[in-house]
Amino acid sequence: MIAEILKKAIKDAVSAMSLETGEIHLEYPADLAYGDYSTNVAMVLAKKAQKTPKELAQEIIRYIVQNKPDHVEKVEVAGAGFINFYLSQDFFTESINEILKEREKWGSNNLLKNQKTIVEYTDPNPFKEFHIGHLMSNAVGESISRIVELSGAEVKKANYQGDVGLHVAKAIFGKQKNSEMTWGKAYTYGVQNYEKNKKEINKINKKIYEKDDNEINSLYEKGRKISLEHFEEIYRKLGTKFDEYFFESETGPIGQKLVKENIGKIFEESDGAIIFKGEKYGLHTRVFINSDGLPTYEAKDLGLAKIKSERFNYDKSVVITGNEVKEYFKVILEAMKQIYPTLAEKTKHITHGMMRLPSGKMSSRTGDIVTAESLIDEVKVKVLEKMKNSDVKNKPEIAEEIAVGAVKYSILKQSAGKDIIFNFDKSLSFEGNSGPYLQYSYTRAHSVLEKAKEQNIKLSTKISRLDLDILEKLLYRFPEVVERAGKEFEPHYITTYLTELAGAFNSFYAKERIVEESDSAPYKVALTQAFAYTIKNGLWLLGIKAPERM
RNA sequence: GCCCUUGUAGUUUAAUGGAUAAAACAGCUCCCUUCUAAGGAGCGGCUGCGGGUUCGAUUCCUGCCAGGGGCACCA
Repeated sequence: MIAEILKKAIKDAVSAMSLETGEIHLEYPADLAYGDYSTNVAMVLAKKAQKTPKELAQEIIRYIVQNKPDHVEKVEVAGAGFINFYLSQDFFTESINEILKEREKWGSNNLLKNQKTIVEYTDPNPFKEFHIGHLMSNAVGESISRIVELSGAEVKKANYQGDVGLHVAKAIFGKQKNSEMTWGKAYTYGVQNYEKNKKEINKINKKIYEKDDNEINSLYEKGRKISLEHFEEIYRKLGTKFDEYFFESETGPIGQKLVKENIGKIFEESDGAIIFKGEKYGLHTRVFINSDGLPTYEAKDLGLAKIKSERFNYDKSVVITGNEVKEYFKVILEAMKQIYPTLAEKTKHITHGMMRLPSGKMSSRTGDIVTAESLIDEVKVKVLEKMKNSDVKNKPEIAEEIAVGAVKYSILKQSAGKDIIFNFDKSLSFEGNSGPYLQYSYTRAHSVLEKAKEQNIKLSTKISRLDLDILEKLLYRFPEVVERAGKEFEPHYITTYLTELAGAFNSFYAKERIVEESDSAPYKVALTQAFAYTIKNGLWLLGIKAPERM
């Protein structure tokens, strides 16, 4: 990659002047007028070299220019002592050729070649609603797994679902009282009446584990099946295909066994419960087996780590959850470190912010929740309204792709970890910095390419336009952006980049006629094709479909 | 109380310790007999407050202020 060539050139120059430096820092200048890359080495080393940054920069430049690194048109010193690199036209032309050759592989890298990664995300609970919080986990997780996949790793997408536990007992309690209620409503009822009926609900909880009550067993099986089928329908809409499913009903017994085997060593008894004293490690105490002898979420998570590694011998296990469980997870990891040090070492917890409503926190306790489906459906209605004059054939299908794209983009456009105050009118947009904006740019490119094909214009980069556009200068950066997003587990670098790129394409489209009878038409069509591959692959990384018409 | 985390145009958000802090939305003005106007072109900032480190701080450290999350048998 070009960045490596530049780094090496800089490093050679610096060491030729017998100066020591660590990793060379290269960045994209905020303004393309300052070149394609910029480095601050001269400013960093000025003091050591006992020169002013500008003098040092000049000397470094002199050395670099003498050695003529590939693809560099000119090197300049600017500002306080920045060294700016301007790449040559042939570099950009070659990049276009490379994109046309790579096609759907364009953007990939080998950072994780031969590595196995399991990514766990979404994690809804049967018997409860699939709400917009799960949507957030799904959007982030789906994107991260695809980024990891394009980095060369073998990826397993995993979903961990809580099919046992107190929440199930609460839902079954509600259903027993009123069989007409939906499972979501039954759960809310159970939560609201838990304090008054603690004994009864705890008894149901125990019976679910022991499976010795026919009425409860049948209610349980029915509810579990309905929930899971319903979830599958949502995954289909969202474009997620899981490879592995894990359930608390299977992680529970294993986790329980693990904890029991380590009482006295890692865990201890306290008030009838089995706990892990996190205070020794600057954390807090958590209960792993409650005083009824049942495994809590904590014990189940330990069991989960074990099952995961048995089913898929991973090099890295990524777990994506809301940041509300951040402190909790630290305790789990500490306990895991003592039982399975290598597994703990391989586990990476990524947290995303919470989806909250303008009225405050979403709560299935009060029934104050927005389900993922109702949200998507509502957005879909708006999209269909906008499409009423469109002649697209499969409207409902395309409308759904656009609706999901709008929702996912609104989640992925900001750096992970920040909360989203979800306001229907404000949070979702079809214009500007939005999913549909990217999708629309793609359909435009696609139309152009169709027309070029009809008029038999062959792609070529032989005769390029004289003035390079921002578009060429942005396209080649795609793999570098993907690499960074992968290293930092930050899909939003991709959204930011794609939106900037789509803006460049839309400006190009507005001011140039692409399909025309001219010497530069084959080049402009090639450029359009390169853009189409980039935006399509980029949208794929975000888990957003790229319709050809909308 | 302790531990995490966030604070940037009116709003939603960008900015890998760097150059004049960047977009979008909302608002105002233009641009469709052209490859889809979900588009393009044009007009605005004491980065919550105070210290510190640095040649340089939105970014790192620290003290306040304000939000959010977590802290024993829920998940």
